Amino acid sequence: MTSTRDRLTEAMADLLWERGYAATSPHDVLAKAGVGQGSMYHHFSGKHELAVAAFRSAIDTLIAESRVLENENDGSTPLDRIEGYLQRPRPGTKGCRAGRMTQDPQVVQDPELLAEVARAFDTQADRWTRAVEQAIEAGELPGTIPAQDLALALSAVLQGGYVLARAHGSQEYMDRAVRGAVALLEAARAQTGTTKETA
Amino acid sequence: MTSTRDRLTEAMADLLWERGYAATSPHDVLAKAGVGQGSMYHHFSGKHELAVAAFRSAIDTLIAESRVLENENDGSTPLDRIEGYLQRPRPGTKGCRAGRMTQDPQVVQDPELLAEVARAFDTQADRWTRAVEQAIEAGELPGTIPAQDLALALSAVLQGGYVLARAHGSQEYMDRAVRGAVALLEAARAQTGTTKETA
DNA sequence: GTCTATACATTGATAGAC
DNA sequence: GTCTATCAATGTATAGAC
Repeated sequence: MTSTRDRLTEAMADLLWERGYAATSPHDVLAKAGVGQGSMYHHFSGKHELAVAAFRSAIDTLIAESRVLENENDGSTPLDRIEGYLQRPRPGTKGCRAGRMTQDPQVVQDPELLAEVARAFDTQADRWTRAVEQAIEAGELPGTIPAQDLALALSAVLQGGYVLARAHGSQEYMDRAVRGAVALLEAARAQTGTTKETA
Repeated sequence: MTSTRDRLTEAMADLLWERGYAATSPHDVLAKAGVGQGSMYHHFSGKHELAVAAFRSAIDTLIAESRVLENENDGSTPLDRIEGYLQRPRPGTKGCRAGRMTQDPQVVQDPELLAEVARAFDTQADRWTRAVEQAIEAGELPGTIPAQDLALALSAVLQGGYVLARAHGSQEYMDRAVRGAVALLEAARAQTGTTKETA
């Protein structure tokens, strides 16, 4: 049994992903949540406060997903984890819950919403960076590569993949971009001498 | 001396970049162009037609910039051109004129606007692909890399760089993502230089 | 706590004077 | 061709009944 408050935040979270912040009206949220006009203003001061609450919990979920990069004791090598995380299924044409928001002027000008977006990327970047450092230490990637920069580049491939997929209305573009990145990582891995058989 | 019509398209093009399509109202455009309420509806059927005209010419400009990838006879190697193009100055926090639009639901649902976005990416992808193919033929990159996929990955790094830069309100993130990609390309280049590939 | 009814500003477009 | 004045619809928020 979900409370009215929870139904409001869930509806808002869904619409934030689907349409973004500016394009989501209180009316839409109320209709989707199946509650009357005034209810939202009982639980929240307005659209903004509801959006912050909804977005915060959505980002929490998102952040949890990148924990895969940290599974250091499951027998996988760091580079395997990096490539595995890159290749996780991702809904390209829907876009990234976080990355999507960076193109909304109202979000970028809103310190609270922007902070949530930044939080998502910061956490992810830290995990990417650690995984890359470990791959370098393990000799899977050459030490000439700056770990933090490569981490951002890999993060950018995913974010850019969403953009390309949406531009063409096709998942294919996301998948190919990821494949290209993995192929380049493999080329760099081969160089270090710890070559892995890839059929 | 610029005509009223030109001032309208210029104002719309600027605002499309700054705020996107949905967030730009006719009123804003008219104010920026310095013309009265009705003038826009004399030259165009409405906001949509004006936006299409303005966006089309903006995309033409954008497409012209990636011609650098095609300068095959200026003494540069293909991989040099690729890295040079990656490292061109790009206004990260402003975002990409084309990529930005893919997060606007109204744009994605609009066949004419979406077609312009796709046109920009298609042209760019073709040029990236050709350059990568040439780099492989020249022995600068290993033949194990699928050219088209790497082309999309590099395109994605740039688009993702914009996203990261906007998420943090800092150009730095775009620059680092590009640096990471270049470092990885260099690692792959080193390999083909030292080892003979069985193409 | 939830609802209906309403207020008020903004959006996208039109009418019609000059 | 350009302008001012206006309109209907929508977006966001409030009032007040139950």
